[in-house]
Order: sequence, then structure tokens, then C-alpha cells
Amino acid sequence: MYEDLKQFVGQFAPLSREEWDAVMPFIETRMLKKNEYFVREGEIARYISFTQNGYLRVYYNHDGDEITRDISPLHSFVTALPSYVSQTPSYEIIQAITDCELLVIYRDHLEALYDRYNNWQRVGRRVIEEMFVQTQSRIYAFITQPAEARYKAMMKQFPDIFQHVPLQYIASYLGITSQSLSRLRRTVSFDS
Amino acid sequence: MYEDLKQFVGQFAPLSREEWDAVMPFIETRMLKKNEYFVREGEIARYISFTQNGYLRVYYNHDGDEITRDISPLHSFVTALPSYVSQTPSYEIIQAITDCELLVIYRDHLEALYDRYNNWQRVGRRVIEEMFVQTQSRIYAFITQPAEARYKAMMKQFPDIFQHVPLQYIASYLGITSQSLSRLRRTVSFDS
DNA sequence: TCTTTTTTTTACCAAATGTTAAAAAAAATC
DNA sequence: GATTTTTTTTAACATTTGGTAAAAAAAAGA
Repeated sequence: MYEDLKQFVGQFAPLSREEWDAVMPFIETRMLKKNEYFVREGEIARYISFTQNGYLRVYYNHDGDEITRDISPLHSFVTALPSYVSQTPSYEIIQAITDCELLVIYRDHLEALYDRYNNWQRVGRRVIEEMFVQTQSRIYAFITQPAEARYKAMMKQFPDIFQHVPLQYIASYLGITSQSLSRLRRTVSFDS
Repeated sequence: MYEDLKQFVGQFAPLSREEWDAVMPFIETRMLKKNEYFVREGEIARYISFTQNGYLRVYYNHDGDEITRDISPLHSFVTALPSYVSQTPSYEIIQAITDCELLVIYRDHLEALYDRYNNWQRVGRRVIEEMFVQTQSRIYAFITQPAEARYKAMMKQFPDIFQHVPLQYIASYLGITSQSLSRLRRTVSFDS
């Protein structure tokens, strides 16, 4: 049960049988059809999810454009973090790009788990540390690499995403328009 | 003693007298002269610092250019996180932009503190969560705003930094060349 | 204070990306 | 399968930013 989750979390700290048993009652499975929402605009993000299957998109509305901050890789944790940590209405929207199977845990339950099990709190800390490091790399990429290099790097790192996610979302994630991405793809496919 | 640190950390969780007493023996004060290093390239980041006074710059060498990932605001935590979390040689370099007064704590001591005090682990988690949220905002800025808007936003959010930090570092932090920043500043000062 | 070094600014041209509009292709719906 | 809607591509031109080089200004050192 929850093998993908166990493997993912296990990277960050070993957890005892008891510690796993403690979290089990709080894990809910939630299915989303393509285009359904996990977090809506203005809603408070009261839970976090692990993508057991499918792809989520985290974006927000900016002058009529949808700005994609994240496209969740398979088997990763996703929430609208600004809302989640401060329990204020979310400007970020989370929507299913494909049909999804999510493992959901409520923040209240998770915080209670953290209170009781220092080891779970450690896992929570390490997971977010790792996410922070990833985000840093993305900032470096924005500073040092032009869009074409960012595109190639993304293709290499997340090849599966390109099979499931519309290019317009990828373009936004890369920080360019879909027209620019289209232009890039034309030249990239020839010379590389 | 350590009032700025206590106030900063206190935002994230209340800490008892005992919990503070437990950390005190591990805090070291370290003075850096301008241009001295806190973490050198290839060194393992074995500690984290709180900037009691002064400004640090986190950057790395990229094709002969120094790419500034962060300029620490006053009273913030700074380390070369990728090296710190994985205890591998750091590609990030941390250098004092001004004379600095740092409060330093070693990772080993901090981890031991986390083991013993769940509440400290909670603080560690919340601090990094907050840093992650900040970093997200910066990514949104890169996607949605041209350099001029990012510059104006930075002036508004960190006015003090502009009084202490050379413009070339600010330019790199904004993701542009110092020539471009110079051009921006000329037009900005006229029309706004 | 004078000299040297570093930083910032200016200018010109090149490259990358945006904007607008429309066509083509693909996907969804009937 | 035909129709409608959405997504992707193409094109022309505009804007932003980069690259190179040099001058000006500021800071550091003698």
C-alpha cells in the first residue's frame, strides 16, 4: 500500500513501522478528472497531496494570462504553499492536467503528526529543504540560461511531462510565450 | 542577548526558556570583513548563519561570470543550501559585501538540537517553508515581469540594500547585466 | 593628493523574446 | 464522421536585453 509514497518519503529519513501506522488513517485517496481543480482561487489550501498518478499544474491568473509556477513531476508533493503555510486565501490555482490519483493529507492532521513524531517533522523539513534547492536551481536557470537552454534541460529532466502536458503550460513554466516556444522547437529539432 | 535572532525566530514558533537555553552554547559570533568569505567554492557548508549585521552575497562562477543567487536581507538565515543539506562540496560561494557580524551554528549541533527538541525542528521547518515561499515569488517575478519592474519591486522591498550593495551584484540578482541595469536606472529616474 | 583600480555609465549594434494576427493542426463535441 | 473548439504554428514587426568597447565616475591604495 502506498509504495510510491513510501519510497519517496524514505529517501529523506527512515521511518519505523509505528510511524507509518500513525499516518495511515490520515491518508485519503482522491481522484481528479482532467481539468478538475485541487485548489481553487480564493480557497484556503487545507491539504497537501502526493501525486500517485497524473500531473498537476500550479498557476495563477495575471492580467488575463495563466502563469504556471509548477508542473508536478510524478510522485511529488504539491500544494499551494503560500496559502497552506499561512492559511489565507490562495491566489495559486491547482488543476489536473491529466486524470490524477492523489494521496491527500490535511494540514491539521499533518501538524498533529509532526507534534507527536519528531521524525515526521524531520521528514517534513527535509522534503521542503529539497524543494527549496530545486527551486533555487530554477532561479539560476532563469538568470544564466536563455529560453532554449531551459527548454532542452527540461526535456532532459522531465521527458515524460512532454508526453502529457500541453505546450502552452510548458511555455509558461519556462517563462516564455507559446509562440516563442514554438519558434524554439522549430530550430531545436533541426540542429540538435 | 541575540535579540534580533530571537525576534526573527519567534515569528515562526514560540520557544520556551529551556529551548533557548539549549541552543545558546552552540551559537558562535563570527565577524567578517568586507570581501571575506563565509563559504568558499568546493568547501562543504558545515554551518548556517544569521546575519546580525551586514550583507552577504551568495553566488557562483558561471563561464567567468559571477551569478548572484541571493543577497541576504538584514536578519536572515544564510547558507549554501545545496551543500549544506547534502554535505557535498559547494559550488555556491558566500562572501561578505559589507563588514558582517554573523551568528553561526554548526549543522551537527543544529541537527542534534532538532533531535532533542521537536519544537526546534518545527522552527527549522517553518523557516525553510517561508524561504521557499519567498523564492517562489521570485520565480513568478522572472516569469511575469520585465527587468524594470523587478528592479522597482526590489527597490521597494529592500531599499537598504541599495545603500550598501554594488549595482553589479544587484544586476546579477535581477538576472540582467550591469549595463542593462544602468540603462534601466536612467529611464526609471525620469519617468517614475 | 595623486595614481591606480574598480565600478558605473554610455553608445551602438546584435540577438532573444514579445505582440498581434492569422493559418494550420489537433482535440473535443455533437 | 462532421463540426466546433482549443492548441500549436507561422509570420512580420516591436521591444527588451545582451555583447562589445570605451568613457566617466567612484573607490581604493600609494
